[in-house]
Amino acid sequence: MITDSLLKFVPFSHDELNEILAQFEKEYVKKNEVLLNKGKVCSKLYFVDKGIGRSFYLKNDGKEVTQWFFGNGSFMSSVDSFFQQSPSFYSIDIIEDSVLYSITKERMDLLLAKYHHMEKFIRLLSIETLAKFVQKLNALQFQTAKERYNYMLTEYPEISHRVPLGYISSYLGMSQETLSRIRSND
Amino acid sequence: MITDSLLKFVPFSHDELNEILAQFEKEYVKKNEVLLNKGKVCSKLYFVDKGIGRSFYLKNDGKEVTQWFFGNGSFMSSVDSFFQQSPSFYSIDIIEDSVLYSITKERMDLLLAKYHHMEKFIRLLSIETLAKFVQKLNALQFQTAKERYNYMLTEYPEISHRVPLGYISSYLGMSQETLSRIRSND
DNA sequence: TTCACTTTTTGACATAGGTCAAAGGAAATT
DNA sequence: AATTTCCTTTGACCTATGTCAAAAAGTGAA
Repeated sequence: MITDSLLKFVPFSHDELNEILAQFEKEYVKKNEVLLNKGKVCSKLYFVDKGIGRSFYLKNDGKEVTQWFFGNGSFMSSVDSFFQQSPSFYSIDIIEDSVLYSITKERMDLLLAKYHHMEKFIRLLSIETLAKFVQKLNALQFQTAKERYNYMLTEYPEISHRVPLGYISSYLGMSQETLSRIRSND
Repeated sequence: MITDSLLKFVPFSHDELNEILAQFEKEYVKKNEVLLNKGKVCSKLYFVDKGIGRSFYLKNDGKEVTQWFFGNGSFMSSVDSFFQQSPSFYSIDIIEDSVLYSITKERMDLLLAKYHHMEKFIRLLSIETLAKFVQKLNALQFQTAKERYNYMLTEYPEISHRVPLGYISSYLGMSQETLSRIRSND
């Protein structure tokens, strides 16, 4: 599955693929496990083979706010922290028992330096991620709570039905009560 | 100046730099000129040598909403549209008479294919852009109107004082009246 | 200097969505 | 099955910010 995700963007050769895959480690992670704490430098990039993870952060008042969900087939990390090796603004945890593949920054750097193809892959991956962020930015900036929820339903139908309401409401920038009302109101 | 921006991320060789710079064209653009229309594919990546540009879009009710400002020394385009050659969600126009350097997608692709360094440069640029979007996303999702304005003042002091109020308020996701009140209230 | 046009400010009022608190439901643990 | 804990819904009330409209201030052309 990770192979498909790699080939989606760049036509890696067999040898390249083998070497790349060899750099990843399979990890079985239980629900609620924390993979990265806010303030730390993100040292690994994960691929979610099965399960769901999320990035989130704690507001001053102690409330958790979900920043992003990572479902099956997506690469997960605090992107800027990982690539810029800067302190992460977010924490990352696992919402469902999951199967992940992880690669360290060191190994990623070696691959990036060695393979032009890998550099291209990460470029395209970054741009795709960027495009998704832009979409969410739009949603938050211009849409009503209800519209944002509908956007969530169509963009992330899977996730919408597998995670607690509070995670989704904070992801969408609204209170849990508001989301609950929206859901019941039709 | 564009050279500095290139070298900021990657140690290009002299030869590389020369060839890269040769692919850019200098453009003098007047205030209010539109460089990209919503719905079109963005064909050029610009470097703002002097001046200010912005991306924006028109809401259903006809109101303009600024999505991003591009000041001196920044690369400007509808990133995802340019690299994915997809229809742009935004338009781009020029707010002050500006001096730009532009490169076409075709030429960029040639550079990307030829130079591993170029691929790396765009990767790092994308990630930096991503980090900025994440910041703005935070601001919009969690902060009050006033906090967002302060964030704007510290992050983009230059721009805050050179563009019309309405551009800034829509960029920050609030009405012009609200921003006006915030500004006068201290 | 005056006129026309644009941008910003101010006031009055409306409302989406927030907060707090309590009650129901579900799900996990014993 | 009973108990505890967590998650969701509902109600009452509140507030930040939006909308509409008019006045004021700024800008530029004639």
